[in-house]
Amino acid sequence: MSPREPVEARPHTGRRRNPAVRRAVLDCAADLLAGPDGMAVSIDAIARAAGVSKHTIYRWWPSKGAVLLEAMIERAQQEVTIPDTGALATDLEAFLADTFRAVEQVAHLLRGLMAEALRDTAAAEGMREFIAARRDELRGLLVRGLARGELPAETDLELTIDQIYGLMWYRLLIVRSPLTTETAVHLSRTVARPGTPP
Amino acid sequence: MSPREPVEARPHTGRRRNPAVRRAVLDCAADLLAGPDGMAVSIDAIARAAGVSKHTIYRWWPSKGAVLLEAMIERAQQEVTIPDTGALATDLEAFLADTFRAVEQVAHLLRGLMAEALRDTAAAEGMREFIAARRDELRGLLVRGLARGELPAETDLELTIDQIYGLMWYRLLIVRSPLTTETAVHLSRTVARPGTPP
DNA sequence: CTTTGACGGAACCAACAGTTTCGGCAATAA
DNA sequence: TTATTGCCGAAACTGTTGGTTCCGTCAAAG
Repeated sequence: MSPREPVEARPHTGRRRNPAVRRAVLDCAADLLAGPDGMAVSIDAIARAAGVSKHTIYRWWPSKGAVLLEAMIERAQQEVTIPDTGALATDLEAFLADTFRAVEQVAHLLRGLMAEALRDTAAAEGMREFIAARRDELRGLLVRGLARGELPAETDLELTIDQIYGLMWYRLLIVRSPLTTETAVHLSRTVARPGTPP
Repeated sequence: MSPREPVEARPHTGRRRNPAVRRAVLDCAADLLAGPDGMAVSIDAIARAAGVSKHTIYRWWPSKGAVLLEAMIERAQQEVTIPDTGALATDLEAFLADTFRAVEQVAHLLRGLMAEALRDTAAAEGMREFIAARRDELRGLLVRGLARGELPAETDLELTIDQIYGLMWYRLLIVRSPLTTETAVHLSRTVARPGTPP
């Protein structure tokens, strides 16, 4: 996924990859997906929109899913801060508000990616990694709250995480209702109710 | 969707529809989707498995999504009782346990249907109807609890429903962890905590 | 027996994912 | 400058899919 720098003996000769091509492909993929007919975006369409040959796309990405995944990761991973204010309620609220805002901006991308992941095993695998990473962030936040006694000691963390991200994906994919800051506030209140201190 | 009986002036002449064809198509569609390669089930494959011509399938269903939707509805709608024991906790628990059990049995169908709905507007519309009906059932259950003061008066019902079905779909589509009776118990406890009586 | 209409078979189309071939051109090492 | 490496576009190609169309057959009813 990450374009690691290969440790080559030879310092690299020949023509270099054109960064503008990469940008054009990722941007056009995202734009097309956000368009009126965003459900069905073909590689041909992306290539045409980006002024790039299909050949070039397949030189750098193994599949359509990989293109969408990279476009999404690039846009989503940029700014979701992981707060640590010392209180679970405020941490969670900030984290969710931030996440929801980021997610709303790549909603089309996520829907297209999910459609791909439901058919292509490779795309599904890439998704799973991304999702696992997001779960880890949220779990860390909850664990701190749990340690401070801000959650009942017997809280099932995985279930809680499932509930939070479940609501997010459900609204994103199925009912398509918006994820607002109010949702974040409301959700963090229903989830993180004070428990019995240890 | 429902095969309504047309009010024809002429009492119907000619050869009748073979019910065995319908059964074979729906059953084979479900079976293929549950198979090892369930992500990609083509109309051709369904026709081949059912010993039926593609022509016949398209005579009775407008699209692949319609076939899957009908197969799913037929299997899912059969036995999810809506309990009314007088107490929200037990109602919810029974309803969710029942729902989860039914859903687990058509999990493959639901995933295939969702994949279709993310691409095809018509399939998405069919899904929305089905989902709205399920939401109505759950809402009725919660409203009764709310009226009895078993939920805080200020409870946001839609959010609560989103949380419940959100968890369900999230596990079904994304993390693919099982929906057990324990999940139902656990979930109904975290959602339906006693509120301030009116 | 005639009409209506369900059904199978097969050919057909357009769109798509993905691959391959070719020829040109840009960057680097010599 | 020149040879080499390798990026890039154009376009043809394969195989699969959803969906349509035509034809011939066969079953049910009047």
